[in-house]
Amino acid sequence: MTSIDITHAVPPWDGNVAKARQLQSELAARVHLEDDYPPLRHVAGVDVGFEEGGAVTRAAAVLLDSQTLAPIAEVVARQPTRMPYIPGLLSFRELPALLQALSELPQTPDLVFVDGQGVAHPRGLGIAAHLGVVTGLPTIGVAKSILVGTHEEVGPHRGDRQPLEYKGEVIGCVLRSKDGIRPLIVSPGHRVSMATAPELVLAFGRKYRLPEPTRLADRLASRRGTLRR
DNA sequence: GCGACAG
DNA sequence: ATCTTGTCGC
Repeated sequence: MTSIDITHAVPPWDGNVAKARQLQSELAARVHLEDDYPPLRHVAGVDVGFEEGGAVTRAAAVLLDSQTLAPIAEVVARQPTRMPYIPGLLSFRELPALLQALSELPQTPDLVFVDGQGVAHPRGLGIAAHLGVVTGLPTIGVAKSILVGTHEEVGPHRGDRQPLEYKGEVIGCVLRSKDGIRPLIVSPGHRVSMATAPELVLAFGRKYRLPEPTRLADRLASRRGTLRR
């Protein structure tokens, strides 16, 4: 894929939380929330896992054919873990490894599904939005739980949803991707609209809670593929 | 000041 | 996220 300047995408961690938050606010102003993605030929799923008790960050990127949802390529990138997990600053910890994995894919994806929040974040820059802004790629955030925001009870069937609100604004949606299963927290990351994000999640999944791109990347990042044990 | 808090 | 077996339910 097109090479990315990993050095400047995320500054080295210096322990300054206030400074990191300031940068997030600046980058959030560059998020584009209108549908502006190309015909979807190849989509990717990315996720991060850890090894060596957390000392090593392991990022996975899976490229899929958007028609068959079959994996076309898989990449795993390892980097020394740079900082601890701090709620709200997840991207500073996981993005560097994620960008490396993404850059090693044989093709640039037309859309990237990221494990985590898109704009459903205190400052509007969850990891999916951050990834979108620094790469320019269309992204969607698919999280398993809420970081911020509240919502009404969601219906029991696949496709049922409720808006996720924060400080009087709709920042995403709580979507039931499978009957009777805990809903997903979906929010656009970049170049995808609030209305389209959940539609794409439903379009790229069916029999599992997570959409296929995210599910495959999840398995690979957690090294829990069919092999292991 | 007291909780909450993506992965 | 990760440490971890069997077990309850669709």
